[in-house]
Amino acid sequence: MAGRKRKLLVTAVAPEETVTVNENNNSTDSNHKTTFVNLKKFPQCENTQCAETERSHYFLNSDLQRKLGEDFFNQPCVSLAKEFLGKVLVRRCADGSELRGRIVETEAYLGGEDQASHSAGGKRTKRNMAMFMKPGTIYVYPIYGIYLCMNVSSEGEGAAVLLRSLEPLQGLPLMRQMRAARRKEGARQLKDKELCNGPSKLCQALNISRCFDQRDLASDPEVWVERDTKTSSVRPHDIVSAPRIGIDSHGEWAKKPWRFYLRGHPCVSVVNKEAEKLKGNE
DNA sequence: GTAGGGATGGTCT
DNA sequence: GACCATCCCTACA
Repeated sequence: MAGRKRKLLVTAVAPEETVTVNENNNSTDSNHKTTFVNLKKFPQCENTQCAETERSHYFLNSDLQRKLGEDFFNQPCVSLAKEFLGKVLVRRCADGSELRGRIVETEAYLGGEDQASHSAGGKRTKRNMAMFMKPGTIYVYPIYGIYLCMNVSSEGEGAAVLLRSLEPLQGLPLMRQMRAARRKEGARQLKDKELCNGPSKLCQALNISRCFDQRDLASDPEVWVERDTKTSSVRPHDIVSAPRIGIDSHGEWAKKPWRFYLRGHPCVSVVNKEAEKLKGNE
């Protein structure tokens, strides 16, 4: 079965075009309009029709689009970080086009006692004010001088969820263009799964700039989150809990298993095989 | 595919 | 002045 291909009709992105999808792995064809969902590991995508076709209907039928309101964001940080998995982040561009990506990896930063959080000890600065604003407030901050990360505040003083990785669903050519703008001229072309597999990469691909800081994800016309009603909900077994990335200097707090990702998903930035073997993650 | 190292400049102390 | 919730490129297996 490896390598077998089938034709799919993509009605929402390009109504007249067909795309070829390798149903066994995440490889792509040359026109960049393919899905890279690993259909074996994500059976919810392998319905009577393919995931891409399903999504096409999903995009066209407004009844099936479920924009998440403030109630969704008003839950404890760890809970929200898990609930984000499988939801769809949408970015509407100035020209009306929409970019979509399914959230596949998050991290919870609890604020207050969490020494790895920007709001540790209740510390408020000009930069992290969004973490203390109402649940659903976007916190965009620059890191390493040249990159950005996007968080969403949750219930709890100074608590927020970092969005780490997306599975690109719609608008891949534009995402690729946005990502290429930051890379060397002549650099190899990025695979689909590499477009949003990191916190700064997703900001680049979706053109999330610092002007989105302190904006409300529940009411903003340019960025929001949708419930994906066309795929089955994420089961607890699908979620891997692992230590957070890049906070080694924070001792015990670095070991807290507050990074969450979808098991086996090709778009996860860092797979933690040890964590996947642990009780509760197996 | 994976590991290692360099680039980079905003933020905080 | 040090730190940093990252990324990219290169070398190597």
